Amino acid sequence: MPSRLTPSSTAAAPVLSASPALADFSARLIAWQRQHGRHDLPWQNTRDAYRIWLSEIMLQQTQVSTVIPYYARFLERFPDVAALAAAPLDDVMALWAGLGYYSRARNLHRCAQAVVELHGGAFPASVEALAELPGIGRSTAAAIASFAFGARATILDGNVKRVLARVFGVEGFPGEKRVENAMWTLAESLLPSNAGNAEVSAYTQGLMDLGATLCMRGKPDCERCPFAPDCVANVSGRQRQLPAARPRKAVPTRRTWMLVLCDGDAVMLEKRPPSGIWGGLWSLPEAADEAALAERAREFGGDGAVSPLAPLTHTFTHFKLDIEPRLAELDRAGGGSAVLGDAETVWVPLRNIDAYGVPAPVRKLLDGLQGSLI
DNA sequence: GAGGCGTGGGA
DNA sequence: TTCCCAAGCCT
Repeated sequence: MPSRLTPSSTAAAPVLSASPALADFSARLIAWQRQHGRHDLPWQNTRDAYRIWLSEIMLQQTQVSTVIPYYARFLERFPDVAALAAAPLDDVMALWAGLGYYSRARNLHRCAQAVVELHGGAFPASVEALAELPGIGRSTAAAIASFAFGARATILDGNVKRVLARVFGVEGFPGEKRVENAMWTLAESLLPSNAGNAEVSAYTQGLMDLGATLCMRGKPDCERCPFAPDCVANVSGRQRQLPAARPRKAVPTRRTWMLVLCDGDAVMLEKRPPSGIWGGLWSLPEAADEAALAERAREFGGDGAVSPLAPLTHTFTHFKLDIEPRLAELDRAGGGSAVLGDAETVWVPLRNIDAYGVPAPVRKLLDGLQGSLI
């Protein structure tokens, strides 16, 4: 239990400005978690590695309240890893639609198949083996290993980074490699020694609970925190400065034209490439400008008329997207539904959009269409 | 190893 | 409105 940690690099500025003597960090955290932590989340109170894994993947960069309904739908549809592995990827994408970061869904499916084919349908118990699986990194592997198998391994997610930065006064932006490495080392050093399964689970859950329910970014509830007397941020009044904020950068704006090609109450969707934004989802055909979109409409069998719909904007983490939707009708007299090019397309009645994995803003657009147009 | 990758909600 | 980013991983 280092009461004083220093960064490995001698040239770099010190990561820690101070360090409280917290030899009993884990004991205090476990005691706090048992009395004040969360115990009734849908993925708690189980040792089923499948359920724990599913929740951890969904919770990556995603808040608890957002995950809960998705988690319930997934479990109902795919009660075990074999069911998920056997399902078509398209079905997985459809259930994931709206949750974001769609590479998680593709990796989820690949991971289920790897567990079935490489591990006989049972998740491996070690952090190292877990981290070999698609979509499972160092932190998620530790979460699964500790919750499902009682492994003594530390997580390092946004909650933990915030807690460590404040309690131990870790300087620097945690997204920076040097800072993150120091936090991994610190987190490892804080693990409870000689802990049983229950203690390990309570410790890991306690890290998350403390960050999520007390040590929040905006208004940390320091008065209820078990580490308040020793917390560098609390003692020095620097809760707002720790952890250091991400360096600012301007987000670019992109513009795209989307084709709403209708045949009665059905609309044409096009499958997006497996990687990149909205990878693997079904979306509206796009073009870089108005003329190019009109050309695509003709290729798909449109009757030549293209009318504007209300534009919308969608903000991603790293850019803003202005969407210009254009409505066109299929030319039935002209032989219609010919689809040129090699893109995979499908005609879907608006009421059946749910069966396809559609990006959130496109889904919103089509929902509005169903109410106003037909 | 720096940047790509969604969405919704809070301040 | 605008900014920030939440139970991170992959390339």
